[in-house]
Amino acid sequence: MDQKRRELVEKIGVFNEKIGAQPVVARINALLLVSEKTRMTFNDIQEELGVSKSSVSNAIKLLLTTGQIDYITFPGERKRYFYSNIKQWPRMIDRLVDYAMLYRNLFAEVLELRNDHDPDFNDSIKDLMDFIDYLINNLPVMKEEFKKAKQT
Amino acid sequence: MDQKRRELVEKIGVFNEKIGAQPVVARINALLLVSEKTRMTFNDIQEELGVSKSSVSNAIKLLLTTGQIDYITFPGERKRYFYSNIKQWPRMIDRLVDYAMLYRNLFAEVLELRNDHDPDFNDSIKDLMDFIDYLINNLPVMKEEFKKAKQT
DNA sequence: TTGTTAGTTTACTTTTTTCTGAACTAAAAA
DNA sequence: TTTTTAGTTCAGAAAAAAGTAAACTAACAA
Repeated sequence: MDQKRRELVEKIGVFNEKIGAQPVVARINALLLVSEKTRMTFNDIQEELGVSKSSVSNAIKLLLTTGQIDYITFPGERKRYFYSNIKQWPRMIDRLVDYAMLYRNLFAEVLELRNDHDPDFNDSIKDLMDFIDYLINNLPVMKEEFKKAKQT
Repeated sequence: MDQKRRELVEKIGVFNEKIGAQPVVARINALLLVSEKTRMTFNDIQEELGVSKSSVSNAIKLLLTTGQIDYITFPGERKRYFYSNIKQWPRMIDRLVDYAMLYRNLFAEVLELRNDHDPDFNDSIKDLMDFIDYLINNLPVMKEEFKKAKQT
């Protein structure tokens, strides 16, 4: 892989780390987006990143179970060919929304326990909850609108 | 603080940790949401969480610089009284949007380096970028709509 | 001027995370 | 049957993150 691609893998890798990914997971994810190969084998990945087999093995297991990557095999070959699941990005957005819901529900628990010494504070928590509700309810509408806008 | 509040602080603390916060930062943030006190001093926080002064000092510094908490002082007192900045949640959402923009721009860089061996893959990256653009452009509109819906 | 308060900084210790080589396994190939 | 391939698992090493006590500082109080 050329220098520019390597640098971008590193850049996206660091970004992924910042949002909570483990280092090797972060870089494999980036690699499968940036690489000129449409699919990469276990060995390709290991050589490109220069890390141990066990690191690659564990990172791939995690990326598969979280649905971020997938693989195909070819008849008569045991090797797996991995690729980024970026095509499934709408699902990742759905998962983000699920997270927002968890957040919202924690705020609901906070409100239940809070006293009324600071009504403004409580009101702004309610506002935030309502805004999250609003976003979640409108997501399907937005998706539709986006599709329409796309077609024109 | 009572048992229920302590448990909720722990629960929100763990959630905050999962989304990348350091343990003490995660818990102070939670504590300032849940506590029956509207404001807490350095010492209140330290005693409630049972951690060292330096941990509290460093965590507070971080929470202040990221705008997640703030404080007031009273005349003739050196002590600072800290409180959660949850009232500023719209700003936190703006910051999330800035993050989405960074993400979008990384995908733009990916597209520049990618070859055309897998047009579907490239198209779905473009779709994702367009969707992020769409969301960012519509956020002000959504905020307005939300306000209106609120008033009725 | 000395003491006290409210933290901050420093120099470590402890804990957790990440990474590795080497042994191991299961499937297919020779 | 033995060997090779494509990983997985394990046990420990190395690195990074988190936490601590104690020394320090700056402001105000006595």
